[in-house]
Formats: sequence, C-alpha cells, structure tokens
Amino acid sequence: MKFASSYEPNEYEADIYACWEAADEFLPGGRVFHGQPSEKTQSHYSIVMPPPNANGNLHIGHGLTIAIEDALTRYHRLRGEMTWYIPGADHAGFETWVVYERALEKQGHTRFEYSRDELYARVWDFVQEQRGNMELQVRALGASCSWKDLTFTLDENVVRRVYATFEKMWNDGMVYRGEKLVNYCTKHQTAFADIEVEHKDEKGKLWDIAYKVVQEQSSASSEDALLTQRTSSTSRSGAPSSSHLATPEQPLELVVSTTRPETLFGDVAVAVNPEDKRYKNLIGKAVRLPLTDREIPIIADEHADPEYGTGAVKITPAHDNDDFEVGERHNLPRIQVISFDGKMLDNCGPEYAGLTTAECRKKVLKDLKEQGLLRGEKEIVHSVAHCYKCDTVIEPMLKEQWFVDVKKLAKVAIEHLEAGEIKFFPANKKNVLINYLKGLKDWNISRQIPWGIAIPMFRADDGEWIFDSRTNLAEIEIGGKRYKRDEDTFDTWFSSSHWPIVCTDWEEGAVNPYYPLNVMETGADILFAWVARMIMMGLYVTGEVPFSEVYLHGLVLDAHGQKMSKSKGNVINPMELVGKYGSDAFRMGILRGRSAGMNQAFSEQSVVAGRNLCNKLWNVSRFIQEIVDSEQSEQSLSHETLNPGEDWICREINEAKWAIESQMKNYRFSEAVETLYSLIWDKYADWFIETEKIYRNTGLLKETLMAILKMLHPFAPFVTEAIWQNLSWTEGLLISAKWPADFKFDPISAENFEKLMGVVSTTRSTLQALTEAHKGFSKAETVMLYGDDSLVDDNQVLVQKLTGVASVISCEGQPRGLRLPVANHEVYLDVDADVVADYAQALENKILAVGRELDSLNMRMMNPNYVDKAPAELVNETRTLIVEKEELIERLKKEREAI
RNA sequence: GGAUCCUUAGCUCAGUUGGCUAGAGCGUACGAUUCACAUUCGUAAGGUCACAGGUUCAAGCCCUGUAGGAUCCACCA
Repeated sequence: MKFASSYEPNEYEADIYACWEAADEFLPGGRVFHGQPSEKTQSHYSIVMPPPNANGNLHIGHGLTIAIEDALTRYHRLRGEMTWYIPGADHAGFETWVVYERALEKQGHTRFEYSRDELYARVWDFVQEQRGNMELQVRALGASCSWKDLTFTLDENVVRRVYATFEKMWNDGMVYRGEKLVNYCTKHQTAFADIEVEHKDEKGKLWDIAYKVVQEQSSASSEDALLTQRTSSTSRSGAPSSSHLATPEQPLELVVSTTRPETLFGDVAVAVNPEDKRYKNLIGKAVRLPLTDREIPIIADEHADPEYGTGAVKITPAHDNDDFEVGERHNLPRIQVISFDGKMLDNCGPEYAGLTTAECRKKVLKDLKEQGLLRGEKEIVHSVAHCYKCDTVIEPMLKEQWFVDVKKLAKVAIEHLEAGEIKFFPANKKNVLINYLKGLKDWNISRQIPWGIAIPMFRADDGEWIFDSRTNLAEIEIGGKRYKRDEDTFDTWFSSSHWPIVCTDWEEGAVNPYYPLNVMETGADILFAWVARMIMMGLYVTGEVPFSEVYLHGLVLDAHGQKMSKSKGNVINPMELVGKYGSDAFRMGILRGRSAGMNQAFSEQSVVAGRNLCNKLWNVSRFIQEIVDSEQSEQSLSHETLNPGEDWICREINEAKWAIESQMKNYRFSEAVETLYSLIWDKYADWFIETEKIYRNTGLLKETLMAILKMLHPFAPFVTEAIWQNLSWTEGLLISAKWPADFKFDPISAENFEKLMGVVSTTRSTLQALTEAHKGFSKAETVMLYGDDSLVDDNQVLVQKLTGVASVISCEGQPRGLRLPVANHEVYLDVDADVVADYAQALENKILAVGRELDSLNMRMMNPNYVDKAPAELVNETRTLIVEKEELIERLKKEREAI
C-alpha cells in the first residue's frame, strides 16, 4: 500500500518538483520538443513572470501571482500547447539600493566615499550573497517555469536591448537632455518619475506675506533693473482679504499666500489673475522681496486664482511645478535656493544659508513677523509629495536629466488599444489606461543612484552629448575628442518596459512564435508604471503590442480587508502557509474568492479548505486503488457505464470540464476552483464513490479519477502528481498528460440518478426529523417501503446504503407508515403509529409555536400607539415578520396534512 | 478637483449578454461513528441582494439619484 491514510505535502513536494525539473518538463514542449523546430500546427503559449526582487523574499502578492500564472501555464500545457513560462529576477534598482545604503550607513560609511563603479561592484556582490531565497520559494510554490531561461534584469542581453532602444530613440529625437523641475528626494539624492511619487493629504498652513509695492521708474528690461521708488515704509495694517487697491497717496503692498515661505528667496515675480479687479492697476509694477534687497515684477497670469488665499501668488520657478510653467510663459529667470541635500544655498543670504528647509521656514516666519510683514496664517489640507521609500518630502528641483518625449509613444499605444488589440481583465482597465496615456507627460529616466543600468551617454567639455555603449569606461576618446560618461543610471521602468521583448529573445526580422505574449499577468497597482510602458516600448521596438491579453490582480488584504503592513503586524507570509498546509492548499486558498483587479481579503481558512480538498482527493484515490488491488484479474480502462450513478458522474465530469475551459479562457480562477471542489467533493466522493462501493466498476473508476486529476492539476500540481505516481495503472508524468476527452453516457440514465438522489435526500431529512421527534427512534431499525416504483425497485441496495435504513423492500398491498414527501415517487417509512404521531406532534408543536409568535406580532400591530409612535423601521419589520410567519405556518400545515 | 471600483447569509466572497426557488467556503445548531478520509459523514437554521426612484412581462443584474467604503490620477499657491 503506497497510500498513507492522509496526504502529507511535505513528504512529496520537493521530490516531485525535482522530478519535473530533471525531466525538463518546464521547457516549452517539454523534453520531447526542446531543441527541435516545433510542429507548425502546434500552438504556442507564452507568459512571463513579473520578476521578483532577486535578493528578496516572496510576499503574499507573489504567491497570488504564481498561483495564477502557473495555473494558466499548466492548463495550456495539458491542452497540448508549446508552453513557455519565463521566470525573472529583478535587480530592483532603487529598492535594493535603499537596502544597501542602509547597510552601508550602519557600518558608518556613506555613498559619497566611493565612486559609482565601486558602489556598483559592491551592490553586485551584496545581491549575489543575498540571492537564492526567492528562486527556492518560487519552486516551493510549484511554478513550472523554464529556469534555463531565467532572465535577470541586469543580464547582458537586457542591457544590450535597452541600449539599442535608447540609441534608436536618441537618433529619432525621442530622448532629450533637459533642465526641468524633477521630483527630488533630498535623503536619497535622486530624482524620480512622477509616478514614483506618493501624494498624501496633509495638514499645513497657508501664510499671507506682505510684499511692498515699488513704483516703476523706468522701462528697464532686466529683472535687476527694476528700479525702486521707495514708498513710505509705514506698513498698512488690515486683513489680507481686504482691498489692496492702489491709490496714489497710500503706501502700497501686495499680500501673497504661500505654504512654503522659505522658498521666497527664489521668487522672481508675483502673479495676479488678469481678471482680478483688486490688482489690475498693479500689473506691470514691482514689489520688494522681503528679507532681501531684490525687486520683482507683478505679472498677470491665469494661474493665480482670485478665490484662493489673497489671490496673489509668489512665483518660484526653480522650486514649484506650476511656477515653473508660469516662468516659462513669462520668460522669467529660475533661481535655485535649495541644494540637492536639502539645505538653503548661499544666495539666501548668510543668515539663512546652510539651514534645512524646515529650519529656514521657521526663521523666515519669525523674521517676517518681526518686520510686520506676516499678515495671517490659516490651517489648510493640501496634497504633499513624498518619497515612497523614506517618506521625505519630495522637493521639486531644477535639474538636467534625460527625458523621453512620450507624446508619440503614447499616441501609438492609444491607437492600438482603441483598436482592441489587447484584451483586458477586468475590461474597464483599458479605458483607465487610455485615459492615463492621454495626459502623460515627458518621462524623466535619469536616476542618481549607482545600482542600475548606466546611461550610455558621454559629454565633451563643449557640452556635446554622444551615445556610446561602452559604459564600463568613465571616459572615452573619439576622433581626438574626450567625452565623459554621464554618471546616472536608468529608471528601472525604462528597462522593465522591455520585459516581454527580452524574455522571449525577440530579434528584428526573426520569426518568434512566443512574441507577442499570450498574456501579461501582473498587479493592477502597476498598470501605469509597467503595463503602459511595456505597451509603448513594445510597439516602438517591435511594431507589435507585446501581449494580447492583460490580466490584473488586486492587492491581497488581510482577513478583515485591511492592507497588510509591517507596522500593523498583519502580514501573512506565504511560505509559512506552504510549510503548514502544502503548496496546493495555499494556491487553491489564495485563488478562492478572488476576481480580477480587486483588492480582496485573504485568510488562512481558505487555505485549510484547500488542504482538506487535497486530503479528500488523496483518500478517494487511495480507496480506488484498494478496489483495483482487490480485483482478481487486471481490468482495463473503460468508459463503460453500467448503472445510473455512472452515467450521471460522466455527465457531471463533462460539464465541469466545459465549465473549467470557459472559466480559464475568461480568467475566472476562483470559479474554476469552485467547480473542481464541488465536482470532487459533492459529486464524485459523496455520491459516485458511494455507489461504487456496490458496483465496483474498476475500469470507469480508473478512467474518471484520471480525468479529475488532470483537471485539478493546474491548481494543485503536487498532490495530483503524487497521486498519479502512486496509482498502479498510470504512466508517465501527469504534468505532461493530455487534457481529458469527453465521456460517453446515457442521458436518461443520468437523469434517473438525479431522481434517486432526490428520494435519498428527502429520506435522510425525514429520518433526521424523526430522530429529533421520537425518543428511541433508530433509522438502522427502520424499513423503507416502496409502491409501484421501478427506479427504487432497480436500486434497492443503493437506496438502502445511502439512507442507512435497515432495508428497502417492495410493499405488498396497502402501504403503511409515513409517506415521504417526494414528488412522483411512492415511498414510505414503515414506522409505528406512535412514531408517526410524534412526528405529527412535532410538526403540530412547531405550528403552534409559530402561531403564538404570530399572534403576539398581530397584537402589536393592532395597537394604534405602536403603529403611530414606534419608529417606522420597526413597524415595517413587524409587518415583514408577520408575512414570513404566515407563510411558514402554511408550509408546515401542508406537510402535516400529507401524513 | 477628476476617475474607477465596491456595498448580497455572522465573516470572506461568487452570481458573465436581465429568466433566481439568490450560491460557496468558513462559522453556528442538531445528529452519526470502527469497513478511503474527524483534514470524516448526514441534516438544519441563517438573506427587505446599501437606500430612493425609474425602465421591463420579469431587476441582485439595466438607467437616474442618495449614502457609506476603497483605490488611482491631478499643479491647487
């Protein structure tokens, strides 16, 4: 006996995985086809793994990803397709850099002690040391991916492809070097793309600051030449909301509203709305910038909202995105006043230089107050950008960076999306994506961190930039001219956007049946960051969309629907669950109750249910193997059906199979698991196996079990393969078996079995009611009688076994006992009159009890005070209850009359 | 400010072009017990499908609005 009495996943999983891998089953087409040209008729199926961090551990989201992707992979493999699931490992540029830098700091060092090349080499070693866990964990989850094709995001072929694309873009004029405001983290000292920034609503303050107006003396053009005709320094008190209209006699001031007073050193203008009557006659004049001796112009710009604050806004093009644009429109200078490490620069004056922005803000406010220029402060809630790793406030900074001009890329992507070339699950994400692409701004791809793919651009002293892929050299010489390497690296999304291209080894002009991918499966949270960019880049590089379908999964939340986080302490480790319940249980558990694109809760309970199903199937198999072993002669496989239960299970298996085929096509994994659960447990084990305890049709038992193992394999690969290997009559490996064919059956016979199930169920429920009603009633001593009923007559033994009565016999003459309420069947339980009486009495008691409840409810409704004064909800509830109770009484009465 | 999604049993969720006597897992109650499985078997209870209107022979599903929750995008000084 190979089958232990329960399935112990830990005893099988590692060996089975090793066996698949050794047999090269994960290669496309498996061992049979590998290395040979595929048959033309054979269809191909390709899917790539979103690369987990090479030196990290898997989290619950990876668990879901692999459960889905491997189910797809195994399903298509069983369907006979050349299936290629390509695994990946991510250098995780910024993520890993943050981890490494923290380690470096712990050792008392900083990144600034080393050159970029040194740092790169150090992180490389660091990653190699930490590497390995992730891949072991992916294996433990059962992913049938082709390890020989593992792609690391820093692999040579990836870098080569990324450089080729960059060069093409450079030649096409689609990348440019530009000085713009970029999102900058002063802690990590690198820029980010817009999408990498986290906006949070925060409480802040809006300060009103008075800027003194000076009269313009001449029409000097340069900003320094705005001359001053000093007005009286007597300040004018009053609320900022009051009018600041200029009259020739009065000293003038313009009160601006700002949340960032420390940036005033970088102000180059004050803007008011051209339609704002309050300030109309100030436009073109100048104000004196507080705490400095600079004078700046008052300009008219739509950006100033008359409704907000005082309606006058200071313009700081070097440190604010809006102001940057205003500055462009009015051709204003940009004055950087905050350094890249977050401190105030020398141009803020000796009192402020060197302070952090926070310190500077304090001092500026204090000084303004002392000078009587602070006119008010108001609490407001506004959205503030933060670094998604360290939470530092993102500083918009003026910086020269490489930008991708995305307009063309986005336009092409939108055209292909609108043409329906990519099918989305859930479908609404297509429009969400189109919407995003329509508003996409140029993409900053430079990062000031050493861990990543070096940008292949070199600059001469005269400012000329050239492309060259020799990024291992800090300096190159071409035609006697020396060029220095740009020290920045690419945004990881720039290289990741090539993922389908690099994983499938796409090459220009070569036939590649695996590109485009059949499906891209990933998290809905990176639709914009990744999916959008893969589509744009795929189209740019290959002219084709990179995948024909996109399946997006949502976040896995904890059992109460809360986001998992270390600080909340509600993080579930997938590997712990795998260790405790087995990989299959985890996979089925996490797919349960989950649909595309939605953030949904997850709990251990569903994994327990999965574990139980594995054990159930194990024991079904064990039982069938026992029957096979007990047979005298070897029985061949057969489709032959001999009794209604057999026709019925054949019908049910066919229907389940068709359901699964449609569910897989539509990415309805949860429903597919439900279908299998119900087929295996509620149908196969609870009814079919029970009938086979009598009939023992070994041929059909073998055949049906094999079909079920194949159908469950995509979701529970280990237990199904373990069973397959343990069964005496199966051959080869289940992983490369053939999807089952339809079973033949007699539909009338199958229908008859369903009727028989009705008889059995009603009998069971009546027996239960009798047990509760009459002390000493025993179903094991009760005889079941039947009248003129050929179906029951043909299946006496079966009905007896399934109901647990003493015997089932034809009733001669007048039937006696209790008639069972089954339509179209004359069946009785031969019980004594006093048992019937007790049963009738039980029904009667119930009728009376419900009657009493009904009376009291009616009494309540007849009380006019109650109806008038009680809350309407309560009154309605009472009305509903009355209707319900009346219906219940009717039902019970009918049942009692039938006795 | 814009967008998307969600609200169905005690909990977590299904419910695909409207046809429903609204399902599952877990949980609850009652009963069973050596012969595949206590990771078992049987039975039962439990739902104004968020709310208010509308379309239809028919609405959990379609339309309009309201309330609550989640997520994403956006430059509000």
